[in-house]
Amino acid sequence: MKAIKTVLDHAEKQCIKSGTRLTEKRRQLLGQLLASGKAMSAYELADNFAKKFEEKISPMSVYRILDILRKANLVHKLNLSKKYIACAHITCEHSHAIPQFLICRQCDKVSEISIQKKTIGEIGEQVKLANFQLLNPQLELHCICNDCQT
Amino acid sequence: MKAIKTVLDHAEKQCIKSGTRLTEKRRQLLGQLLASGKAMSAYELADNFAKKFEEKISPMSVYRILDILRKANLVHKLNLSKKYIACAHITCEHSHAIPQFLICRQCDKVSEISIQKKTIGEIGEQVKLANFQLLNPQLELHCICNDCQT
DNA sequence: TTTAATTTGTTATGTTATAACATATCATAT
DNA sequence: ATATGATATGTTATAACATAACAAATTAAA
Repeated sequence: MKAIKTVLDHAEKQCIKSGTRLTEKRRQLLGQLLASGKAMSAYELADNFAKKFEEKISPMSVYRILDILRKANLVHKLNLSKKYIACAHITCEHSHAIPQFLICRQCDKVSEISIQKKTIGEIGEQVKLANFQLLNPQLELHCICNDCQT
Repeated sequence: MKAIKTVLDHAEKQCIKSGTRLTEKRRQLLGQLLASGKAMSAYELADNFAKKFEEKISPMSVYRILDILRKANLVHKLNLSKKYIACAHITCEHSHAIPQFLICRQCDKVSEISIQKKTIGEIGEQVKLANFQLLNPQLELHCICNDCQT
């Protein structure tokens, strides 16, 4: 795992690319997510922020910052668990496919995988047959991770 | 589409099978979902109940009844949109594959599709590679339906 | 018909998320 | 250096979704 500072420096560049800045608060919040290594809810982030940085942040601000970070592709939202997780590919230079998440129901560990374009295409075909149009092909799959399989 | 009464009679049998009863309130609620033909939130159901049956029902009761109906396999919960929909196969006698849902973000229309085994297999492969085990392969995909595509 | 189990009512509270407006900070053109 | 406009954050309120805990009513069964 790369040093968080390195990742944050990359993140800063990505912010600028997407027309915004990585302010101190945003850097702290993203750093917190990276350090945790797991998905966290906005309210968890707000609570922990106080403990970690000896400064308060409101859930409202957390939501706003998360929005910014998501637009800059630094954070993903997991819609099923309603939690947020740092993108696994911040330091990569190339662009990525739509992320797919495996979420362990036991320990909340999340693994970001990429599914072949072909597979996505096959799903899209079925959707088309049903007269629908896919909006967001981000899949979230409920799993058990190997560590939790007794 | 079958008459709602027929479906409800089937539903009653299924309730008994799963060790409970289809009480008046439960029958009304399921009937309401069937009549609407779409996914509805618990609070929408509670609001409409009053208008439809000239009798109030609290959201709390709606949640309880939805739980019962889900355990009897008469209702599915759509986790992404946090809405509930009557099972499309209540009157079928045989068991069914895991349902896959297409949800229109505009009008909340829901279409139940089946995805090719091959496709599911491809997803499963990637999951295995990540050292996870798939728990519930129910996919929920956010779409726009043809009617809502201007 | 008394008892036990199930169902429903009621109130309170927890969790996730957004709206609306105020204040503070930063970037830059004068 | 400073006034201006844009961006960022603070603050308060409230909406939408969901569950906990206990009381009252109804139903099933002894």
